[in-house]
Amino acid sequence: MKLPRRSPCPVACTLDLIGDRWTLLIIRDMMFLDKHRFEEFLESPEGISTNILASRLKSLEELGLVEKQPYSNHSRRMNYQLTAEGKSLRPVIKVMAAWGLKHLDDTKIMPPQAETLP
Amino acid sequence: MKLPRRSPCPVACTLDLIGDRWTLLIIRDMMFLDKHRFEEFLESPEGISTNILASRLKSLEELGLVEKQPYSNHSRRMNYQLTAEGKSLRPVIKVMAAWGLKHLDDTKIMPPQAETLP
DNA sequence: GGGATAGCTTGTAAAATGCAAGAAAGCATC
DNA sequence: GATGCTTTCTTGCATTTTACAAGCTATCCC
Repeated sequence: MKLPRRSPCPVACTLDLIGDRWTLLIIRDMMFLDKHRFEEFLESPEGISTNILASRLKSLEELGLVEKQPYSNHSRRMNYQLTAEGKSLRPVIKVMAAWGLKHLDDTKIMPPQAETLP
Repeated sequence: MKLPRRSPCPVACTLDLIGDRWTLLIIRDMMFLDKHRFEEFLESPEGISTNILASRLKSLEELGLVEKQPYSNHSRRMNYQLTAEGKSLRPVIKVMAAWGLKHLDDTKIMPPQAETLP
């Protein structure tokens, strides 16, 4: 996908890719919470809706930050993985997490979800 | 201003503040391009519109990231400055700039605007 | 005083988002 | 092999946000 570019500024161009409230959360889920399926992303506490999730996954794929493969042969179940390009966003997410932890009240790193207890 | 919080995740909360295509560009202008007035922000090549700029400046002030003062006494001219809190976003912008420079074609750091040549 | 300038505000159309429902393909079970 | 369940989307629609253009008001400068 070719986005019309607002300027040559690397900050502006990066924001054109990840400058919204959802995209980095999906990447966070893949990178730090080991989530790789549509349903798993839906379960995150922020509550992304299905149409937004589908459209973001599609964009991320088109941008080459994520790739999807069927879970097994002929399965509808998809496995979303970060590409090397996607993984390179790790420092961006980390610095945002660090900023939030330091400057926003009552934020905390969330551990990977345990199974719901009975 | 009290935002309803989507989750305690510091990444999500940070995105609630700066997760859009414009807010960080205004901060970039103040932080790296030494811009401090409404009109100066409008001149940036990304072309923010006046209503978005006004609403973002207001939010940033309410969040305590920016403060404005009249240029001189009884002047309508305003001077927008980053607070310490606002300045603390420097590493966030720097890491995004670094990522963009490395991974996006044809991006470059823009030098502070020279006066338009005659 | 009168025009230019700076900082907004308003109006309106277009786009993005949130929410709910449902479709389709694979799979399991009966 | 029909039935229902799971997973990944898609669609429709109301609400919100954005873009673009125009206008308003207070100061500045002569």
